[in-house]
Amino acid sequence: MEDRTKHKVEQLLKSARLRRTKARSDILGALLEAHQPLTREQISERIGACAPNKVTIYRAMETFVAADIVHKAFVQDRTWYFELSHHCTTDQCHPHFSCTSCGRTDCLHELSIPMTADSGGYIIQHQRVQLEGLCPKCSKSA
Amino acid sequence: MEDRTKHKVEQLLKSARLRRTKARSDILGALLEAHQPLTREQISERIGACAPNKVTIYRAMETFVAADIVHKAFVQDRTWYFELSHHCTTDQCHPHFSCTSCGRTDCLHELSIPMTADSGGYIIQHQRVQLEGLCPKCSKSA
DNA sequence: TTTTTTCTTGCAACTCAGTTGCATTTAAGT
DNA sequence: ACTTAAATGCAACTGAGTTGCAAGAAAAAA
Repeated sequence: MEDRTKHKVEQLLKSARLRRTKARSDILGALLEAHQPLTREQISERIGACAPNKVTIYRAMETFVAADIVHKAFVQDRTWYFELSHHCTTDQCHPHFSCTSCGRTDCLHELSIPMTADSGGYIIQHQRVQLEGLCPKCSKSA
Repeated sequence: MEDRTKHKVEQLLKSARLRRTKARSDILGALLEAHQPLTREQISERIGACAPNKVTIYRAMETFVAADIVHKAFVQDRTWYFELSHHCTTDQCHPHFSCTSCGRTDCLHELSIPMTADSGGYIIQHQRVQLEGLCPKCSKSA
C-alpha cells in the first residue's frame, strides 16, 4: 500500500471514530487504490495472502456503510459490489453501467440523473441507478 | 383466477409463442393479479397448494424475461422481485421505491427519470432505478 | 506501564435463494 | 393416435452472506 493511501485510510478511520485495525486499514486501502467497485472476494484477492477472514471483511463493510465511508454500489450475480463513497453525496450516488457483452462495470461519475424533488410524499434518502447495455469498446466492435 | 386474467394470460403466452402449460398460466396469473413485484416464494404462496416446483418457477421466469413478458424489477435481501413488464418500455422500467421504515416497496409509475441520450459512447439497453427512503405513510407518522 | 473494558477477529457451522442433472411427463405438430 | 421437442419435478448442489462463540487486540482507566 502506498504511503499516500495509508495516510488517507488513517484519516478516514479517525474522522469516522472507528478503531484503527490492520484488517480495516487493508480493506480501505484496497478500495482506495481500486478506483472501482469491488466484491468481497476481489478485496481479498487485492490484499493477498494475509487478507482478513471473509467474515471480518463483511463486518467491516457493514461498519463502513453505517459510517457512510462505503457505499453498496450494486448487485451483480447475487453479489454486492462495494466502493468508497467519496464521489457520492449522501442521497445520490453516481450511476453504474454494466456491459452485457464484456461484463465490465463502469462508474459514470459525469452522468447525473436529475430527480424530481416532489414525488408525492415520498422522501428519497438514497438512489441507486443501474444501467445495462454496450460499453464504448463493445459498441464499436459490434 | 378470474376469467379476464385467464384470457390475458392465454394471450400473453400465445403472442410470445410459448407453450401453454398449467404452471406458466398459474405463474402469469399470479403476477397479473398482484399488481406489484413478487418474489418466487410469493408467487408460490399466491398460487397455493398446487403451485409448481420452485425450479419450474425460476425456469419460467427465465423464459418470460427472455420473451420480454416479465422484468426482474429489483433485488431486496438477495432476492429478486419479478413483475409483468406491461408498464415498461423495452429500455426503461419505472423506478421502485423501498421504505426503510416499513419495508414496503412501491412502483412509481408516474415518476419518470429522464436519461441523457448521449453518454459518451455507452449504448443503454436497460435502466434500473432503485429509490430508498420514507414512504408517505411513514414520513407522516415520523 | 499495567490493568480493565470494550470492540474486533477467526473459525466452523449454518442459511437460503437460486442452479444443475436427469428421469418423467406433457404440449403441439404430423 | 403417434412422435418429438420442450416443460416439469425431484434431489442434490452452489456460493454469497450470516451467526455464535471463544480468542485476540484497541482504547480507556487505574
